[in-house]
Amino acid sequence: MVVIRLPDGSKRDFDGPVTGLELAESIGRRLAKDAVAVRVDGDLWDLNRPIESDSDVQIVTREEDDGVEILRHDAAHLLAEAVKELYPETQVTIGPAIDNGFYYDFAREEPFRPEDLEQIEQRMREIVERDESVQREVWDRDEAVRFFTDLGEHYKAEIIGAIPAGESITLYRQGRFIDLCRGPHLPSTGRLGKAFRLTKLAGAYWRGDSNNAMLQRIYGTAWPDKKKLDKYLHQLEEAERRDHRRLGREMDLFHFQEEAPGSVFWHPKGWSLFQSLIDYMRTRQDAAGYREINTPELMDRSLWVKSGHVEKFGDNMFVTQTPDERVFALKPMNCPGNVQVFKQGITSYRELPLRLSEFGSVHRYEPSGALHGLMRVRSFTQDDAHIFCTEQQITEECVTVTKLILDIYRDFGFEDIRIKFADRPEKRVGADSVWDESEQALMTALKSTDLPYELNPGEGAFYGPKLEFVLTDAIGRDWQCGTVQVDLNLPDRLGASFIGEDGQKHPPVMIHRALFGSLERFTGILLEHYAGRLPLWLAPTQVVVATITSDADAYAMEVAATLRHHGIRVETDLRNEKINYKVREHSLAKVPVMFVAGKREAENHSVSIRRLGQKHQTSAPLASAVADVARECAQKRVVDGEAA
RNA sequence: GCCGGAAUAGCUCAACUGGUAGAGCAACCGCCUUGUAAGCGGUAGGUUGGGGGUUCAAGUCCCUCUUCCGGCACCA
Repeated sequence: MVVIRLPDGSKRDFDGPVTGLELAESIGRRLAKDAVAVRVDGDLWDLNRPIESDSDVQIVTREEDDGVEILRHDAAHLLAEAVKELYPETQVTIGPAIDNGFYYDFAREEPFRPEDLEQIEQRMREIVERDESVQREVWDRDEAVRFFTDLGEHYKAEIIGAIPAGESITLYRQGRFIDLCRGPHLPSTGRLGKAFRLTKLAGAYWRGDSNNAMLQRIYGTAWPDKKKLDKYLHQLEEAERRDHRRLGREMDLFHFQEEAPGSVFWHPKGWSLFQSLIDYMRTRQDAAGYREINTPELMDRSLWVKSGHVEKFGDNMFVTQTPDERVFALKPMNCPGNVQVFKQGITSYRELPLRLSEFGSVHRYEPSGALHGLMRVRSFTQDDAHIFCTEQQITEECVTVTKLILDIYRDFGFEDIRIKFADRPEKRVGADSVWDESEQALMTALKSTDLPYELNPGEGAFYGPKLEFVLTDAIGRDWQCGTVQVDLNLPDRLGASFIGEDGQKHPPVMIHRALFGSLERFTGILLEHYAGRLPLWLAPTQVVVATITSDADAYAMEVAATLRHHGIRVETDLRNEKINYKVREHSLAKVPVMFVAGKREAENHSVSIRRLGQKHQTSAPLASAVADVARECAQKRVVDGEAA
């Protein structure tokens, strides 16, 4: 007899072994229909695998996270089966479930064409209709290797060959297709349903290593039902509408052109936004005890050799040779320049911590395939700063910076921030003992904030460990922006020192930190986060004063002058157009506030106020309307409901 | 950098198998003085990304370069 205990504590007795599907059927027809797997004593099992001893069992349905993942994994197998049927010469490799879907990597001489996806997807639907049973088989490792080698599936054989000898492995068979897999899988292909779609083709390196062969990856998305699939497809459209490259063009903020790949041409409105961010950050940093500097963009290559940048990132630096045959490098980072400022004169321990900030323009020769709008460029501006301090001051400085970062992100409406701790990478400078010290110091600081964090092993900078601040935008995407890095290497390499209490020279600790990271990128993130509807204080044009008839022109100019006098960025629209037309145009341009002035308003010295996104307008005396807008602009943070 | 795709008017997109480059919106010029998301009419706008080739003839076919798009790799 087999006793099954269910999550609610109830027990069910069976005469002999029972499968998850049978168990589900014994509970309810609906449950049996939605079941995709069972969790047996915590492990996920196939529905048709017999449970032979007393167990705690939970039915996993297609609606829950684990269930959806199984569906997606099944979709990947289905994709592989369809491809093998249509293109038998193709070798299969791996095909996991991923966020929102799945992919499968294939090795094939001839590339798949975009048109092929349609045919493959059609075949997948046919296999669903065939409702092939899916069988789990346990094989001996060596037999499996031989089996796949004989089939010509060399990648599969390689994967299995990497499994420790003697270990048994599981294969899944559906129709004529058989694949190595840990499982679990649905009992038959029909159970997957048809809420899936192949989405894109891509190249991908075998085992994620660019030294290996490039495989062909097919991506798809899969969901428990059509409704969820449609919702996802709709989300994709939404994301496309928010694309900062599109908004940049529509809002006339910036452009790119062939002569300057990866470098931005900022238009007046985009530059206004960019400068608003700098103004804001400058104000916050000044208040936090930073002193702003500026250092050269071109410096002799030898400095970069000394700092270690040439050795580690020389291939990614822009280098230029002058007529006098000196070689200069465009700075890829601000730190060496900042150290030069620190080195001027003799610094006493009494002057530490010394916080030097720089809105530094840096250039990095990014791989061509990495370029992406404002998000990944070859020249950008950092809100950089370097805090020179003693070892005793590390913790306090790191904690202060962390709080500043979180506080500033909140002003932009980012509440959901993750912190990652990245320790020493393989490619690094400095002795391990120095790394031990700096990692420990940064970790102490992190722990003293009591904030949750995760580890990101091996991802530190080449000169020190770092904290990475990851924010989540309005449509759930993650962006790494801020960083705090503890560096016990560079100051020493570049010959920086201060005089300690003991009258001796000591190398200072340098804390590198950036909050926005790249101003360009942060601008892009904000545009997408707000879908172009920037909060009032950041909007390039904050108010448009639009007239109804030309009778109100003089008054409208007076209104605009008053706004301008209050430091508000204002434009007038006196064109000979209907108010409907003007409202539509400025709404599409995402101007946050319109003051409409007609005869009535001119007579009683008021304005009709229309806020972007609101259906109805209000009316107010000019003085109070201006005061309200001025007050809101001065707040410099997102007010409720603005971050949509 | 690698794999695949794309590049036609400012934007979005047409132009069947090679045969006179076209539309909507935007722009500009008129008319209309207008009350909260598109009034009406007209005009102009192009070396079809660059270079080379095939052909009587190339936006269309071939080669090459550039850039962009989607991934992969990279991201100090």
